[in-house]
Amino acid sequence: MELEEAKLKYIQTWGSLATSWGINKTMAQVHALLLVAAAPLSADAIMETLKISRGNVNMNVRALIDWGIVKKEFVPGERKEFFVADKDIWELFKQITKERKRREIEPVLKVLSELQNDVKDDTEDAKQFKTLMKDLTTVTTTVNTILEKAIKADEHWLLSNFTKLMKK
Amino acid sequence: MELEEAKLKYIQTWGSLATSWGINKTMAQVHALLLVAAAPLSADAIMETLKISRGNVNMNVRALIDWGIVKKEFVPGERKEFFVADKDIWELFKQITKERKRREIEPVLKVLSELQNDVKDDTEDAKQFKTLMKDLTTVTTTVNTILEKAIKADEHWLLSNFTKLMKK
DNA sequence: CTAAACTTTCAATAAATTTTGAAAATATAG
DNA sequence: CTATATTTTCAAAATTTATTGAAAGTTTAG
Repeated sequence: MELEEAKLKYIQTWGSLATSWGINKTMAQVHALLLVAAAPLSADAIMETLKISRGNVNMNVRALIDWGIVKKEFVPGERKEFFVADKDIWELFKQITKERKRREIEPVLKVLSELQNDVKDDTEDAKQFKTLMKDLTTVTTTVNTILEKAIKADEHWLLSNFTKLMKK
Repeated sequence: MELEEAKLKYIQTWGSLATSWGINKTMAQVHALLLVAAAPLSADAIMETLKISRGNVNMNVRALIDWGIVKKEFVPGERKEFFVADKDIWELFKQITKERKRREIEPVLKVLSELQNDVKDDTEDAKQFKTLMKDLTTVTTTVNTILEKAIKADEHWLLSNFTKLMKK
């Protein structure tokens, strides 16, 4: 297979994975493109390769910059802005995880805890409800704590520790 | 807070979490409703509580049954079908994980591995591409293996083991 | 069997999300 | 400052995804 063909296939695949995990497809594709690019790319280059509009490129590149996984790069003699992706996949994983944890898991934990405390009924049904909330909190907290640990680790914690764990 | 109010709030919260993880909101809400229901519910009861159509109830309940987290229950003297959710949150986590792993992660791993093998170029750029594919494979495989282990465990593996791990 | 109760299907419709593209804003060269 | 290049914004259009509801299918009681 040609390298360029392989790159495009990778960009497509990554885009569909993103879609099924509730991440914008174009955003994932722009990121994938920057990852496999040999050099920093301009907005025009991204537009052309992915066949998307200038506005779309701008919005998604900015989102990626907000997520901290893409950076602007200055190219001497050029007026345009160029973009590069952090090539460290671990960093990508960390950033995405961090963001999702903060925006999605933590608010849910807050609501679950409120619900557990606020229901004052003492019926059998209420007890069952509280038990369910407690169970959901346990699972969610566990996941949240694991992710937190993963994010804070300086080195490839997830890989090394889970490898150890799996050998048990 | 009233118990019924709390139940509705939980159903809403769970629905929005589902949405941002690429899971159908109504499906998550139907499941949440069945989880907090004191008794098995008929399609009519679900329609009424969630204010959704009969067709929508039918489709989502069947999807939940396919996922193995909801079951039909026969109620003596009733002609209608009633539904109950498996109250074990661990079971829910296992089933969802299993399904997503099979449908989403495994196909991606296959493509990544193909791309790594099929590119025959020997340029610097090709080498970098292969390295990227290898890195992505490593992270994805690790996640996949962890999930596999979690699914296969008979008991609350994830909770107990990760708790241990975190105390290190 | 027949009729009523209930479930399933799926084309049409609605809702949510994404994308476009042109106008406005901003930046830089001369 | 002025002209030009470049980026940003955002309302409208397109696309994708979810929902409805009525007709067709199925089951069961009598």
